[in-house]
Amino acid sequence: MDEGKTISQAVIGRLPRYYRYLGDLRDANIERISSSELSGLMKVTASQIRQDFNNFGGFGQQGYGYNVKYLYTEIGKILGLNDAHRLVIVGAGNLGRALIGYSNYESRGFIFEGIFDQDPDIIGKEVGELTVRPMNELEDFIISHKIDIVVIAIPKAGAVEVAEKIVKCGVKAIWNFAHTDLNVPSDVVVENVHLSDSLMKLSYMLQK
Amino acid sequence: MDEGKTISQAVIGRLPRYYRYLGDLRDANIERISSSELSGLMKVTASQIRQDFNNFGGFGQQGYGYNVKYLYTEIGKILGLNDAHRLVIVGAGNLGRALIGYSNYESRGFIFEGIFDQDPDIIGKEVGELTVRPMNELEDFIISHKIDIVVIAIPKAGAVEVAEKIVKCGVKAIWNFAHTDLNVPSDVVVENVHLSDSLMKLSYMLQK
DNA sequence: TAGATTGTTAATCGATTAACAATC
DNA sequence: TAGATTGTTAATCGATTAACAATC
Repeated sequence: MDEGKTISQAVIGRLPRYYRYLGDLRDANIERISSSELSGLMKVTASQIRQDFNNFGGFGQQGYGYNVKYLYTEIGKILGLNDAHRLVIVGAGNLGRALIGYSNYESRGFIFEGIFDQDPDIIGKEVGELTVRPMNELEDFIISHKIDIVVIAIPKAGAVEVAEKIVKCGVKAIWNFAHTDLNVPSDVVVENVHLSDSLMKLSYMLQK
Repeated sequence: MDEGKTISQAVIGRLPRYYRYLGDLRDANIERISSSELSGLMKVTASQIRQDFNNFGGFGQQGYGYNVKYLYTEIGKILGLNDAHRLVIVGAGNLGRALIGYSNYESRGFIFEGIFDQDPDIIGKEVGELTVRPMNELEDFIISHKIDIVVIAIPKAGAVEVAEKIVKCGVKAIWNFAHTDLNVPSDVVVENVHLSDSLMKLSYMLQK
């Protein structure tokens, strides 16, 4: 897999959903599944499923279908879930705290190493197993703890500045919850979660 | 506008981003903008901008461009932000609380009317200006308060059941944060925010 | 071997970009 | 009027779907 040809964003966007369904099937002790069965489950065409998987090589077997456990593992590898990722959260407000507690990220190799805030009233408080640190320690911490991914969970105003800072520390991935787009070098990837955009989309769809 | 022809999901997905940029321009007291200036700002083609806007009718003027304030207002209308929406949140965990506090939804016509949880230790507690209510009051509350939008912020396990319940109460829009897809009738719209999917996408992009 | 289902090529569909006439 | 820029049509590009030969 991955011999240089780029995979389209459309395909990448569908991978986590495949991963989720395959995980459920595995948990239900289902051993094999055909593209057309999966098609029925996920409401996408069987053709698309086969095309998507074939971007990464052949995971199936003619006449049999796909082995659930194997396919699940392979998609996990493609998504990079086998490598551990070390994260810090910038912003210990409600959202930052929610993200720490959220789901079992750890089990999939996402390890939250630290959480930072600028509010003196919050610094020093416990959040889950972490203690909120002051912002001026952020850069040293990122470097010394080999942080992979920075989660930006602060308001719009400070977000751009923080992004610039952390990029200078060598961070190559940002999970951005601030209501603004970040301008970063082309070798840095940003995944935006613009909640207000999402809610507006819902509002649009509702009125039809 | 909106004379029956359907607008593609791709276009709808871009509207909130236009709205965000136009809001910023308006706040900066910029009166007019051309598609090519906006193109430079947003890093999309001027052609796409003009095509997108023209799905809803002509908002611009040849030789002049677009009036920022007018365009902002019109996109707001298209997104349905002029109508007030009444929401409840199901799940008063970290995420539910984060959403209540998050940003100034109210100013854009999203009014959080109630928050519900099944945990007896949480029921009765204050969250912002709301008091956490028990789940068995959810259905009556939705009907009596004419709730538009239900936010599902509980774990996967209960989410499908809650979705079924609220659909029976006539709710037509769900903002779903649970790690699962909801199966709802075709007249109900669901906007999914699958945070773990988003993080996996970031993980994929990071390893390239 | 026969049946099933993939992997993959070809056809279709839709979305994006380019071009330019209309017009402010 | 001349210059600028939209609205819109046409061309291109990419993604999805259909079809089927390969093969387990």
